[in-house]
Amino acid sequence: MERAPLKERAAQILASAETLFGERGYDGVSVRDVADAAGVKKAAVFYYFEGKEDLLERVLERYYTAHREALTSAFEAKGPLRARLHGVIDAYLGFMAENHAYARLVQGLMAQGPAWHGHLQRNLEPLLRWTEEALAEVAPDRGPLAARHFFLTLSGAVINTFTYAPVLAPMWGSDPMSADGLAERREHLHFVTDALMDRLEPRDG
Amino acid sequence: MERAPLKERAAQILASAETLFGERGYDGVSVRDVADAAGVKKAAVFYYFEGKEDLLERVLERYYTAHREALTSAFEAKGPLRARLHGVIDAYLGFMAENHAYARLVQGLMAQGPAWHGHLQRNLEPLLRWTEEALAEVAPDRGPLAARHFFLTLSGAVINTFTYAPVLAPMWGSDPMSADGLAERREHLHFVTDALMDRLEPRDG
DNA sequence: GATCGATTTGACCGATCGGTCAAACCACAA
DNA sequence: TTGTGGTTTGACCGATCGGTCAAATCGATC
Repeated sequence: MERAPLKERAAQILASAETLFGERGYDGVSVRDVADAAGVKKAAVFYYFEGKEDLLERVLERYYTAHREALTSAFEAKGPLRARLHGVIDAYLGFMAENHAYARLVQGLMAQGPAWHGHLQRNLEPLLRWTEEALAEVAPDRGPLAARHFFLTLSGAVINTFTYAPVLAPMWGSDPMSADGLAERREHLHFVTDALMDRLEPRDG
Repeated sequence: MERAPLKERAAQILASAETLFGERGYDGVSVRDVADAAGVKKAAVFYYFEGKEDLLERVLERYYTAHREALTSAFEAKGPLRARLHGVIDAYLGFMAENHAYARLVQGLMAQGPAWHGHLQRNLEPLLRWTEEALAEVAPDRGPLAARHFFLTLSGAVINTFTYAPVLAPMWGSDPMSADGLAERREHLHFVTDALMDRLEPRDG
């Protein structure tokens, strides 16, 4: 392997880890696998990172910041509530479309014991708070119409688009992850948010 | 370990596998772990089952039949569409509440490479078909309002209730998995289906 | 060409994995 | 008492895991 500066090589390894963790899950990928995909020997991974856990933490950290950056502007936009929500849905969907691996990786970590739950909480909390702020005008702060329920319902509807896609694909008719498929899904989610808003704020918002 | 008839001992092992796979995921559990939890030595697991994969297949098979049985009657019920949908939501939620491990296990398998996708498809397909039949009166068979989108959205809203619960719990206020928490979630999901139906069938259905 | 620090690597470690197997064990019938 | 067949077990296997380390290799500097 020819030489390469520290940052570049680390980025190669990180990118390979990102892809593989997303495809096969944390436990399903060995350090050897990551090294092979990056065109590097296994020991080099331990030269650039403290270990496999460190590798996953860096991958998650990258995702977290990208995830939050993608949603910040959408949440802070002005205008009527419905338009803002559509913007958030679009930003969420767009980010996931460009980071296929992320949704699958996070779902895998959730289903895999409490070891990483704290990590995931720190990422989810600001999204929940933003949703609560955005819906403060129309949703009560407790009960079945509280903002947190809509957060769980809508984020699930977005994320599951990507986690279920490879399983549903054979019976979906068309490819649910294609550009057309995602555009259709986007329209569906707009319909859902509009339907919910119709019931939450009987007059136009 | 004292003697026990074949069926009984196999059921013990299966029950332990069920719990552990749900808590830590398939890859996160060793055959040794399952044996220990069942109060049996590791070799006994291989006496009653062909291997670890066979163990998971039996667990999934049990779940599949239970899952389908729980939803069959709800889907086949008579009455207005909204009431039928509420019934399906309740049955779905009730089944998951009594089988915490199932949702987490399935999500984990989805996020873990295509090895088990075929298996999961065979379970998901009848649910999708039932949803398509149930919504045939109000939903077109293509486009963003097709039944398959509502299937993905609503099943995601139900399942994520359980997979996200342990992660969201600290910021949820109350325990989302308690009886009260689930009742509240149930009301929320009824609200969501009603909101969707309001838009799908402008007149009462 | 010698030196030096950063990078790369092959060899190696102990632990654990899924799986095998022959021996031991036990209830029961002859 | 001696079989006998179903059950349980400890010991063992090869493979793979995450991780370590000293030696080899390289680019730049003098």
